[in-house]
Formats: sequence, structure tokens, C-alpha cells
Amino acid sequence: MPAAPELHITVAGTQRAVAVATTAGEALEADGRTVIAAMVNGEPRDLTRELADGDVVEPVAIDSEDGRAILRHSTAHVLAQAVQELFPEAKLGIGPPVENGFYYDFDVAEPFTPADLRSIEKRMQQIVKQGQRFDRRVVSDEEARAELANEPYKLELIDIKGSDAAQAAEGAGVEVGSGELTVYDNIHPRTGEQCWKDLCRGPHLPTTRVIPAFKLMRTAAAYWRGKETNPQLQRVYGTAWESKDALKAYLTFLEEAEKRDHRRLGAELDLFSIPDEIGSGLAVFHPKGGVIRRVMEDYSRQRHERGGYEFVYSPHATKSALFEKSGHLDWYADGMYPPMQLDGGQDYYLKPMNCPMHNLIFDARGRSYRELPLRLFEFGTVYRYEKSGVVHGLTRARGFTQDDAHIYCTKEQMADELDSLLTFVLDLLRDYGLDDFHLELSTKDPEKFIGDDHVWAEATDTLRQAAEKQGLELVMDPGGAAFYGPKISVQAKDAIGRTWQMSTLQLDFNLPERFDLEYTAADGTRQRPVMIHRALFGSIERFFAVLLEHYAGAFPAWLAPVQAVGIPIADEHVPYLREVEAKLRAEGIRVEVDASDDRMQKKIRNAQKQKVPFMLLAGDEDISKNAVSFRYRDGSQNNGVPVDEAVAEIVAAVRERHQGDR
RNA sequence: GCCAGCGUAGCUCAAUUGGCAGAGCAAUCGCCUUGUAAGCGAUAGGUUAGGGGUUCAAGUCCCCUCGCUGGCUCCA
Repeated sequence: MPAAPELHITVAGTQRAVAVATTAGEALEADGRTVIAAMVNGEPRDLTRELADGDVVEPVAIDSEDGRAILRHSTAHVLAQAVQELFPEAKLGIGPPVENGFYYDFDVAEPFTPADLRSIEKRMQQIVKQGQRFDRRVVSDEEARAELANEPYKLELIDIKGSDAAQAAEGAGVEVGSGELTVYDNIHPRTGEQCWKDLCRGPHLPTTRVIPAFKLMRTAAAYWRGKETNPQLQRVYGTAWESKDALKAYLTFLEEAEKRDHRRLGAELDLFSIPDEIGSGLAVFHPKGGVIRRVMEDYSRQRHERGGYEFVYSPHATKSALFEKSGHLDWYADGMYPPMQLDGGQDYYLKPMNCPMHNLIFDARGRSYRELPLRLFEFGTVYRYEKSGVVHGLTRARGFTQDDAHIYCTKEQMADELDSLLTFVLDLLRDYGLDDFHLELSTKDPEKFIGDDHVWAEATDTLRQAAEKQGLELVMDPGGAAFYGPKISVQAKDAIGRTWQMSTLQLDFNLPERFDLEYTAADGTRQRPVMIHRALFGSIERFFAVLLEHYAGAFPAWLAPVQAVGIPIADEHVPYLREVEAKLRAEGIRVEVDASDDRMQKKIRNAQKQKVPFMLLAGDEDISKNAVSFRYRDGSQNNGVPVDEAVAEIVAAVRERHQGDR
């Protein structure tokens, strides 16, 4: 008698033989609650999918990255079902999982109101409670078109299936992928009735009841397939988690992020403001913010001086001819303030970038190869006409100052220069307390560029090599380059794990061409230099905002606007603290004595709220020992610290740029 | 720029159905003289973003403008 046919598979690293028609869930002995899907040969699949001979099966836990994505995608389906039950006319867009949650786009006649959102969420809870089954069904293109005849956006997705357009539309791959089409039916557990269905690649949770915790967050409009010229759909954002605690932790994280918001801290700590009277995106720095900014700039200047940079200055406005020559008026006019007409019809523009100015400095006289690399540095203030909806505090302003430099070098010097430049950048960022980086390489935008393809390819390759040499993770950003050359940007993670774009390095073979820049080589021939654009902070304002949020306002001592405050127990102790103040001031420390008629407790509270790193308290006991009570802003304290020791500790923390206070 | 929400004292927020614009903090002036995150009292602070409309009566309802917030698109 022949043996029953068997499949030979690998389950969680162990080889096994199982009966034909065994499902992934059976092979994994999955409970469908903690293990909610299977990774089969590296592809996520439903637990109900049958295995084939030779399959390699791994469990997908709901609290893994893949598991959360499946959970969120399934929750997006529940959202869409709830919306179509409450708003039968709503047409479906796409509904992928995203970082921390999911969304689904709908075409509806009226945008959702906050009340709609609440009733949708309520309906979703009912669907979750019912425990509807997610059932996968393979369909042909024709069947899919027939079933989805009332869903015009889904039909469009079927049409572009597998094309570049499908890849380009964020999230569309979740619906159609590039292989066979599948529909997921939601089946009522008791009646077996089909409650809802959606075109979807899957996989999904076994049932809706497996969703442990979710919450709808907000509504927003979003352009269909991310194109500004397409109609706007109504997007509903939500979040979903593997447990109620995880959801709660996420909501707490959002609150924490809100407390760190640089716009809020900027007002609380009296650092800067963006007065309506001046205009959107145009900030003023108050004295305390000014101190931080000045110290940031001073240190950067010092480092650049040591790094072989020369300092230049250039004006904020120029005749249009300069930006015609640079190509900005052809490629960047939308991002510029409109021109001012002066001198009988002459157009003047505010500069959106400093590079053309620096090119003129390079070109002011003949240059020798002996001068290269020539590094021109400027804190250059630029003005860009940002669309009204995108302006955001200091991180997206209309006027800002770049720590901008342009490096002119030979082709031979380029690789070394990029290498040392990246090291210089990362080093400097570490001094400002950021140390978790990755790099991003932005390549040519096929619709917006100047110069030859092979020149772009060469520049991109050079940048890639420099990036790889750093041994950091490198992420590609196709089409993200500026019009004149590819770029590497340094992305840094802050204290609560958010990623910010910091430094940018751009390689440019094109502007030297347009400006006809030349140097005389050793053999007497005229040669074209290569140009590197780079900004380390990006913009000082943005960097300031990132640090403000990174430190939650508690800047390390060397950057703190007030580094130490003297707090007397009573008025009679003020003169003693004045002496301590004088000693600190002689060492260049920014110190104040709080001689107001508040009580000591209130003075401590005020200093804590202002996040002053060091508090020096003095009463009779301290004075008798020529000491102070040395309090740190974390609330800890050393009593009876001799004044000279306290001074030395503060001076050391500032001079050595300590990250912590002690 | 597009969609939605919001705009009350410097800040955080009240104001019942459309019915006298209010509190805490901050500020100013006093009192208190103090040992580890808010002492007490008084004073001042407002064209409720601006403009128009409905109404006996508008912070509240309607329209327009401006600004901000969250997204989309874009970006240092």
C-alpha cells in the first residue's frame, strides 16, 4: 500500500513532514491571537493558507513589526467597513498600515465631522466584537472589475496593477501588489453571511475580534495617489496596538512629544516668537534664545575655522540676472519671494540660496589649483516662499539662516573631501548631543534637473561611496535631489526616537558650468572645479528647534541661557551669593542671583521651570562654612559644597560641554 | 495652495437655551524674612482675531477676511 502523500516543510527552523492540505496555522499550532499570521518563504500569509512542499514557515507574532502591520491593515478594513455601513455612498481609496497606525481614504460628498468620527469608531467596536472572519479569495481581473464596478478608485488600481505607477502611489501595493488579485470577504461568524469585502493583497488577522486596541485619531484631506492635481479624498487616521497597554503607552508618547513641542517650549522659556505682525514663518529670537543661538554659532564657527574654512558674507537681495544664470528662476521660482522692482524696472529678488553669491566670490579673480579645496563659509540668511499650509514653527520657516558652505575642489580631491566632510559633520553633531544617525542618498528627479545624465551618475556614485565608507545605514531617496545635483543627508534620531533631517551634502558639476568657473592647473591649463554644497545644521532655526525638542528645553550647561542661579534662603544672604556670582562671572559663566521677594521654595520652582542646570542655595549654615548647597535640576543636591569646588564643577561642565549635569 | 478644526487678558482656560465678559498663573504695588517645586493682600490687564449680517439682545447663530493647528502636496 502506498504511504499517504506528505509535504516536507520547515517550521520555525525544524524540518517536518505533514499531511497534504495542512495550513500554515496548523503547522505553527498558532492560537490566532498572539500568532496571527505566518511568514512563508519570507512572504507574509494568512494562517488559513495551505502549505506546499518545501515551504519554510515562521510564526508572525502580533507584537512584532510584521504583526503590527497586519493588525493595522486589518483595522483599516474594519474602518472602511464601518464607514461604508454608515455612509453607503462612500467610495474606497486605499487603506495601508503606516508607522504607528493606519489610514483609509474615502471619496465622500461631505467631509467627516468629529461626530462622524465618533460614530465610525463606535461602529468599528461593534464589528470587532462580532468577530467577523477575514476570508481570502483569488479572483481574475475581470471578476474583480465586475465585483468592484461601484468602486472607481479600486478599478483604477486594477488597471495600474504591477506598473511603476502602482509602486509610486504610496500604499497602493497593499491593495493590488503585482501578482494575482485577491478579495477579502468579511464573514459573520454565526450566519456565515458576507458582511463586507475589499480588494486586498492581505494577509489579515483570522478575525476582527483579534484586534486588541485601536483608536481613530483624526481626519484629513489627501490627494488621490498623492498627486496635487488629483481630487482630494477624505483620509481617516487611526492607530492600533497589540494590547491596551501598548495603545496607552503610544498615547502617552504623543503627550510627551506635545510637551516637547519647540513652539510651546519657545514661549514657556521665553526663547523666541513668531509675531503675526512680522509674518508667517518669520521668527524673532528673544534674549534667552539669542544666547543659545549665539553659543551654537560660536562653537560651529570655531570648528569651521579649525577645519580650514574661510568666512564670507553676502547680501540678502540681488538682481534677477544672478538667479537666471544659476537656473533658480527656471527651476525654483515657485519657492522664491516675488521680485521687487527697483531702479526703473530692474527686478530684485531675496535670495533663497547662497550658492550663486559664493560662486561670484570664487570668480572674483583668477584661481590657482594651489588654493583648492577652497572652502567658503557663511551663516547665510535666505528667504523662501513656503506655501501657507506648510509653515511650521522654526522647522519650516520662510526666512532662515543656513550654516552654508561651498567647497570648490578638483575632481581628484572630491572623494577625499567628501569623506573628511562626512566625518566632520558627524563629529560636530555628536558635540551637540545627537549620536544616532543614518544617511539618505537623494537621486535625480527625472522631471527637474539640469546637466547631463552621465555627470549625474558619476556624482551620485561618488556620494554613495563616501556614504558607504562611514559604515552607517544608507537609505535611498529616489528623485529627491535638488535640480543641480544629488545629495546625501544625515538623519538623526532625537531623545524620543523621532528622525530629523539634519545636514545635507550636495555634489554639483552643473553650477560651475553655468558660472563658467575655472582655476589654473599645475600645467597651466584652465580647469573646471567641482562644487560641494553643504550645511551641517541645515538651518540654524531648525537645528535650534530640534535641539530644543531633543533636550525638552533642558539644554546642557554649555548651551543653557542661564547656567547657574543663586538662591538665598532670606534677603540677608544675597550679598554672600553676589560674591559667588562674581566668581562665576569671572569664569564666563552666565549666572544670576534671584533677589526677588519670592520665598526660597518659589525661587527653586522658578529655576526648575526655567530648567537652569545649577542652583546654588545659601543660608546661615552654608555661609558659616564658606559653602553652598548645590542643587541640580534633576532635584538631587549636595550640601556644604565649598564655593571654589562648586565654581570649578560648573566651569568644567561648561568648558567640556558635558551632556549631563553631573 | 487644498481639506478640516480652532481663535476669549502675556499664558492656561471658564462664561447654562443667544441674556451684566470671569478665574488661576504671570505683571505692578504693598505686607511677610522665610532651608529645598507655588506665603498673603491689593491693583491693573478685554473693540471676545478683524469686518459685515440676523436679533430686543451675539463670545455664542450666519457670511467674508486674517491667523494658528492637524493632515495632503512641497521642503533646510
